[in-house]
Amino acid sequence: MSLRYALLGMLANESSSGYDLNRRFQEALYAIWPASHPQIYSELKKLDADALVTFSKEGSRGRKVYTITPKGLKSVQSWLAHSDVDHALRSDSLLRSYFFWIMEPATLQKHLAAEKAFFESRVAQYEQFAAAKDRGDFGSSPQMKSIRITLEAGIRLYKSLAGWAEWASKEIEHPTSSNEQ
Amino acid sequence: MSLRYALLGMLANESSSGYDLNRRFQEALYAIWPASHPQIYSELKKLDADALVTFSKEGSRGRKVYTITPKGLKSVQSWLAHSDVDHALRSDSLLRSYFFWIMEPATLQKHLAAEKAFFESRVAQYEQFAAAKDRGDFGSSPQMKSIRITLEAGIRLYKSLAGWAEWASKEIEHPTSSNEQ
DNA sequence: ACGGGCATGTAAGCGGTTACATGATTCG
DNA sequence: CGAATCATGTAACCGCTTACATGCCCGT
Repeated sequence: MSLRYALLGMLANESSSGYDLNRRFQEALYAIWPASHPQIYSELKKLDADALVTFSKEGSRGRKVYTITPKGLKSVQSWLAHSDVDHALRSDSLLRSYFFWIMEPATLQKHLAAEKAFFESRVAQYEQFAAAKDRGDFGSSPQMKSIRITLEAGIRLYKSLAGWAEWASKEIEHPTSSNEQ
Repeated sequence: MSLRYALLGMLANESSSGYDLNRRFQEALYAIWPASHPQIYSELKKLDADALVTFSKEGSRGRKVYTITPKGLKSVQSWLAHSDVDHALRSDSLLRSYFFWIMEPATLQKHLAAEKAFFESRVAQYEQFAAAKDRGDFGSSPQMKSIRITLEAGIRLYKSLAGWAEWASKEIEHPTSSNEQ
């Protein structure tokens, strides 16, 4: 259900084509809400059927430009204001950690080092973007401020996971468990 | 695909019935990998068809006890050691934050307060469990140590999100953006 | 002229949820 | 005996992915 609102939200910012929405999705939202292009196109079809968006077939190569309708805007606002947040998580990284006891120590250490490196690279990537934003490279529209807030979540999240991977690595090497020995 | 390995991992620890697997899943893994009982039962069927588990219909009320096979054990180990970690994330919380600019300030502040409270309650819940573990309430098997590590990830993750929600709330009230005014 | 990116789709299939269904057993 | 819980499933449906398909336009 969330993809529908993600698309409406992007269209609330500016009208655009399915192709552009997809491109922007891959750049901006894929990290927190993955979606493939067939899904985006078919969801746009449904949004049109529900009169939450309209489109005008105008541009070159059959390009369709979608625009949000007043009903569509109300729909996103209502989602944001009234619907319950889904706090479900689905993390392959954490799931695997539950089964660390099955892994050989050497393999596990390699695994944790790779995880740490991955999380740190995400942090670096987001921090770079955040710094550019804070310098004012992208203006200071309300939209940009929201993006900055989302970015901050990513930075904090991946920083904490990088720290966790490092902690786990040490914890496994020399356990500090109170009931040890 | 991950559910399959989650089940195999649990069965590597101890043989149990679909019912028990489901119950333990809801308690322990639901927070990081949600699964409903029909999914678990049908996955067990497939695992049996693939000879990764066997079952003996023995217990009361048609209870089936599943046991992992050597092939099954190899399968989990191979998953843990050789398959790429899927770092995809799908967070309703973060997705919404991308669209904060659409929300009315008062609603948004309420939203962030509720989010912070939720994240903090998760932290408290996990910390309580972690403390009990560190006291040695559950022994110190390798399995238990893995759980402790997973738990640590949850604590750090939700702590960072709670901090983020607080930061965002303040950031919105009095922006500190460098290119302000 | 043609190769590559633009732009939009369809189809098959899988993973996952929700609702429904059923019988067995234990407990008060 | 009846209610609750144990225990296992089926069916319908939806979200989502992967692979396939098609035509258009731009640059070289």
